[in-house]
Amino acid sequence: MSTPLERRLSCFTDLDENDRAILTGLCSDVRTLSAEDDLIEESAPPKQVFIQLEGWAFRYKLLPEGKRQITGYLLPGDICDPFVFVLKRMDHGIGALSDLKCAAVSKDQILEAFNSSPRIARGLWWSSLVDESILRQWLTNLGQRFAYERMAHIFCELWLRMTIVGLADEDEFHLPLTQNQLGDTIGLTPVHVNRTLQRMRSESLIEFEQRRLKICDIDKLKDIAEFNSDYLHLERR
Amino acid sequence: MSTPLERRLSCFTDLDENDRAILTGLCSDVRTLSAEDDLIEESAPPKQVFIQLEGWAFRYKLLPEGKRQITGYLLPGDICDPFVFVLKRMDHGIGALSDLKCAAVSKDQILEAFNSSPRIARGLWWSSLVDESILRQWLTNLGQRFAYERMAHIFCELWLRMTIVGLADEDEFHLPLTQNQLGDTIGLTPVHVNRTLQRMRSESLIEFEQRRLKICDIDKLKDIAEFNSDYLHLERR
DNA sequence: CGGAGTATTGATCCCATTCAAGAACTGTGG
DNA sequence: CCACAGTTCTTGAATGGGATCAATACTCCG
Repeated sequence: MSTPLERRLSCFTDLDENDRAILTGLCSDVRTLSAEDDLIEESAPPKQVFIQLEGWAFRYKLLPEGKRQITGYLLPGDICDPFVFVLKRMDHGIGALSDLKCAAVSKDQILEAFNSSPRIARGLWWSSLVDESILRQWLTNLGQRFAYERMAHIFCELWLRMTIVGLADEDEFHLPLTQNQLGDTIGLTPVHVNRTLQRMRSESLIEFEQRRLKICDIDKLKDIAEFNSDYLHLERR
Repeated sequence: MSTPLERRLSCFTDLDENDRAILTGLCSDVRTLSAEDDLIEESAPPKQVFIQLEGWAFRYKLLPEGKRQITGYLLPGDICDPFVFVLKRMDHGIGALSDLKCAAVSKDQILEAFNSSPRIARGLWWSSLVDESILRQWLTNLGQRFAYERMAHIFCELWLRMTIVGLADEDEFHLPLTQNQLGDTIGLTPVHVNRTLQRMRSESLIEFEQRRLKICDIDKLKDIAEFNSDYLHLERR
């Protein structure tokens, strides 16, 4: 049985026993956080890197008048900015969406892992590049698509990412988001999120209750979203 | 007299003579492109990395129905995805906005530079992290702000980035964008871009003709945009 | 000079917001 | 176990930011 981190990196490269040992070593300092806790605050100096083990976290930027944009989700197996220690301060905050476990990894540990295996090194780069690619995709969704399409797209993405790390039960997965948070992700008010969800429900595309999302018609949802998974870079080179 | 690339990296770290020589070495294979040419197309395998020397390029994603989102601008001194060779295919295209000069850098050259100077290595990481940070900022602008504020923000950003590399003449700089391209950047139709520009002109915030933007009241523009340059990570560590 | 791209302007429409109020869930303490 | 408070969700009505449609200028360039 492999961990989400191993599963995720295996989407990109083959890992040997040594690599797996390195990854396990990175995940020795496990932290437990409750929903609402911050892993790191905006403007704080980055002290360590996190690897998500269980539960969800989210990246966010706050605006002066109390608005908030969620700029990314960290799912189990995600590596949170391997090289962030290069920066003086965080340009965004990262908070826990649900109770979660993550591994805190020091700069030196990252550098050591980076230097000890070329596959790990490339895996860390890959992880950063995928994060950036997801941002471009989200930007495109916000800039060019309607609410209905944007929502379809984020559901397709999260479903696929959860599937990859073995955390989706076929067409169903844990989605620990309120309608408010979903709105801050795709640039909608909670009211409109609610109406869009209802439209999807009425069209038998999804079911969403008790923090679980069931995708009833993935093909149709992908069509609506014009979802193409290339931007997640899951093919091995 | 320093190059835009040196100026830009100097925002982050001190470069010694050796570092400057390495950078000069990276820029030996200079390419000239005309406006409209693609540096690289979406889905193409990345063959090399580019360093912008003169002129502007832009990153874009195309949608099936002919819509387009511009996801970033490459100004002189910008390094275009130093580690992109890790990926199998590009998730977006990069095109020339104006006639431009860029240096084509091979994977091996990047790795050699990366290994030969820790400051260069950190500079490359920094460059990638800033690109990602800019994407988060753009996403936030698209998701949370009105047209007028979004436009003020992109103007503040581009003005500052041009200033850093020594290409702004005080409050004025070359901005080789059509209203259509500006619209594809901030998620507006050309018609609305036009109206928003006129509003800014009428309020004596800017002048914009002949592909030159003059910022008449930078403080007011920053206020409108709630512009805070932290996300560009210009402080040295 | 002609044609294509670019900028401008007006009229109308619509997607999403805002405002407001009520219902359904949480979780907590007595 | 219930009462109660605080989120979260839901629904309706009115409003508005920006899109769409359409027509007219302007600019650049071969």
